[in-house]
Amino acid sequence: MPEPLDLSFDPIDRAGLIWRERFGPSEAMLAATSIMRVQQLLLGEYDRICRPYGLTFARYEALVLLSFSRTGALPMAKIGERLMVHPTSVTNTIQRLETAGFVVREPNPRDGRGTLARITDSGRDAVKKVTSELMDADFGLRALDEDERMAVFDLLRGIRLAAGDFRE
Amino acid sequence: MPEPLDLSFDPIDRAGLIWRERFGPSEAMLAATSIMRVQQLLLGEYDRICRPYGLTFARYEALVLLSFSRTGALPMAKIGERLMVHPTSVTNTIQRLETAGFVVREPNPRDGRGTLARITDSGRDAVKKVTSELMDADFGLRALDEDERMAVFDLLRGIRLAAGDFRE
DNA sequence: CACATATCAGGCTGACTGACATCT
DNA sequence: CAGATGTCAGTCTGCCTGATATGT
Repeated sequence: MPEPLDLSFDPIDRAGLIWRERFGPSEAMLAATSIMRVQQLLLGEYDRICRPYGLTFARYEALVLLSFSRTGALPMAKIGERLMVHPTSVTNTIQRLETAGFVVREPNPRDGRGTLARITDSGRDAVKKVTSELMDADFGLRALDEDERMAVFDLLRGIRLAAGDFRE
Repeated sequence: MPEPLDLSFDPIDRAGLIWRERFGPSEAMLAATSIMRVQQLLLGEYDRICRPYGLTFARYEALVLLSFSRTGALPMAKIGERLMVHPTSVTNTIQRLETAGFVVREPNPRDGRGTLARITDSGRDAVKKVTSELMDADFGLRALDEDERMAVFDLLRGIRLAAGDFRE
């Protein structure tokens, strides 16, 4: 499946081009810069879609997590764990969502130390609209067909497994 | 090549898990969250490698660009163009590299408005060491073999083409 | 003149460290 | 008591807007 490397084009690769002049094509470097660049492109598109609704993609992710939880509320620590972000980042994210009226904070009745973030109706509404737009945009992956998308997932899965993703 | 979706594991996917419970597996969503997550993992590793040398990955990229230019110096605008970052971000990056002694700024003799960033010996030394470590780390892609790395590159190339990458 | 180049001031973002009060 | 939980203060990062001085 991987064709021999085509050197006839000139990838502006965050310095990748230069790399190849110097070291010749390194498959690891090529793949790595591609991943970095595509993430940049995707995040840009996601943020562009979120912006009119007063969200960033990071905040949208938190909101999705809450909207799909059974009770609509989760402890701060759980949110950080699921989204794999630092506890203080959760505090920050939820605070901004609260300011925007998408979330309310309440004490955790089951743990006196804890705080629950609860999604509001307004928050559910925003999630619904942004989600719809993201799906319409095919998550920015219109350039790939179904098999190619699954191939990306399967290939990257190896990296994530090695890093300890997918555990529980 | 893409196997039927294996649902036996539980990917903690920045809310991706929840998505799948709700909407079933969406290939676009799976591929997209994989890309976002792997980028996060890679950048973390790159920054970890850069840190002992007083660099971030973003600054390292700028340094690589300079180190591989013919004269060791480039106009600010050119750097921004190559690295695809905002002009003010270039100013900021170069300023910090200058503070660290990896770069010096000088007026552009060919354009009175312009500034050249020139890499220093100390900068070249840092690039050399970090590059060596990145290559030793296989750019964080040890989990993939050569063919798989090229497959990633080829697959993502379609997305980048659609976004206008690879144009000169 | 319009335009390009680079900087600065200042805002926003997400991530982090360290300290802390609170509770289990 | 040790450990978990969340917040706060403060730093750093990169990205951005708008204004500005300087030059083509």
